[in-house]
Amino acid sequence: MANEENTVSANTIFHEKILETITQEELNLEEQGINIEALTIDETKKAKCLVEPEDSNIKKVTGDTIYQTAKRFEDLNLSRELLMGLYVEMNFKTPSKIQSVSLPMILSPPYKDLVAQAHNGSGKTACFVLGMLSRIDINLKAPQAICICPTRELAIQNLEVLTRMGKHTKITSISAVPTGKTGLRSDRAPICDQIVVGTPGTIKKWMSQNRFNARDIKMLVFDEADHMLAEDGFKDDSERIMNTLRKSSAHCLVLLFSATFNDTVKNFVSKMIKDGNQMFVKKEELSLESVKQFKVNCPDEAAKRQLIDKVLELGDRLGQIIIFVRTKKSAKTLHEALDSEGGWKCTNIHGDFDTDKRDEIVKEFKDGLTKVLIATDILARGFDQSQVNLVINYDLPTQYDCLKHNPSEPHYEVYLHRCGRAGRFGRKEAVLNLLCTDPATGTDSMMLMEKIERHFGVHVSQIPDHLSEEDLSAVLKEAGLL
DNA sequence: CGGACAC
Repeated sequence: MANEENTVSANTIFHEKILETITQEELNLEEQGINIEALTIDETKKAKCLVEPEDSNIKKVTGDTIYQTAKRFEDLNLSRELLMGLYVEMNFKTPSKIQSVSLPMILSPPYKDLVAQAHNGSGKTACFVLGMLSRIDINLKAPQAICICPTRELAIQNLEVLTRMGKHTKITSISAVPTGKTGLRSDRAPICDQIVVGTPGTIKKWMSQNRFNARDIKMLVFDEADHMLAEDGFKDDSERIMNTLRKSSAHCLVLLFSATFNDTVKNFVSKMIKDGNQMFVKKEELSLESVKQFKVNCPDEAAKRQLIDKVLELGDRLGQIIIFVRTKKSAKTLHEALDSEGGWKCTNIHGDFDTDKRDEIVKEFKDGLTKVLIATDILARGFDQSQVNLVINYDLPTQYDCLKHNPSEPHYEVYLHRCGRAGRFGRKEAVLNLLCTDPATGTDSMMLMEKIERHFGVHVSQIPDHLSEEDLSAVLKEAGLL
């Protein structure tokens, strides 16, 4: 046990050394808005989570593998077709921080499991997409890599990235997401596509139907891995899939990616990934300092809606907006309230819509046909639309533990992920938190806000008057949005 | 609560 943990730590330390050798100039990431310093190993967390207290000799352990970081994509021994995809289709120039460090670990032997944490919008998707694409045996017409995502929307988005990046290769891929076409029992044909990107339910179904041979899978990727392995997330499904694949495939790598790993999940992960590479972001560096956040007190729900109307009145110069709500019901009612009066095209999305409708709403928003999208946490994670520069938390995200809603405890990870929907790749962004103390709901959002501020160590400035247009435009100007 | 399927 102790030895296994030593191995993990050794690898961790090695990466830290590698991190030290990279300079911001070398990677030229400043223009991409990426903070090099922020991606480092958290010593305190490591000691707490990965190393037993009595293991004082961890730092002397030398690992067996040194990975070179990739300053250019050419350093990665990628095929010409993949480089074309990166440069021509994706318009990539140099690897981002997470890419330069994690890609060599994914692409060069000895292949090891990987846990990688990096900020929202810092290029995680490209890491595992490139990882999957580059490990495919083109002559084997069968699934060889699987990527599991928490939502249908994210799976589709990831598959789109994969398709673009792999455009010049002959690699085939397929999405494993619910289609809505129920009862079509006939469709049990074997899956011959080489990469599968999907959601847990459908992938589980395909496996139980033996639609593909698990023996050929050599890479299993979990996007938003902390949620996929969380008790109140998809833990059971994920574990079942992982165990099945590891049992039938001798060398199935497991890759975990997310912007967040709370202590509970991190602990679980380090038990699960015994001999793997790990990269974590310092807790204090995973901050929201770069995100302009504001809070405004509203006496009631009607006042919240009025405020949103005011924001929308500020006009063309705002980009697209996502408004997060806690329940499906409030997504619907808020949409109805805004739609009737607002001049901007506004839609709402949640998991009760049928799949075609969901696809349509996402497409309209990504095409810029709709300005405002009201969403549940279905879009809290991963959703990538660069035109979004304002996130409004109509409700603050709250914890749900022991199968019970806990309205007094904020959900910090979800808050961070929601914020990450705006300001993609370092663009200007603002987050507007609508607070109201409504005794009827039993949720004191002001208290939730305070806890969030304390947790992330940030001060969220208060907008004095929720109905003052001057106040609103002032803060949006401050955030660089107007 | 929210997310995913099953049936």
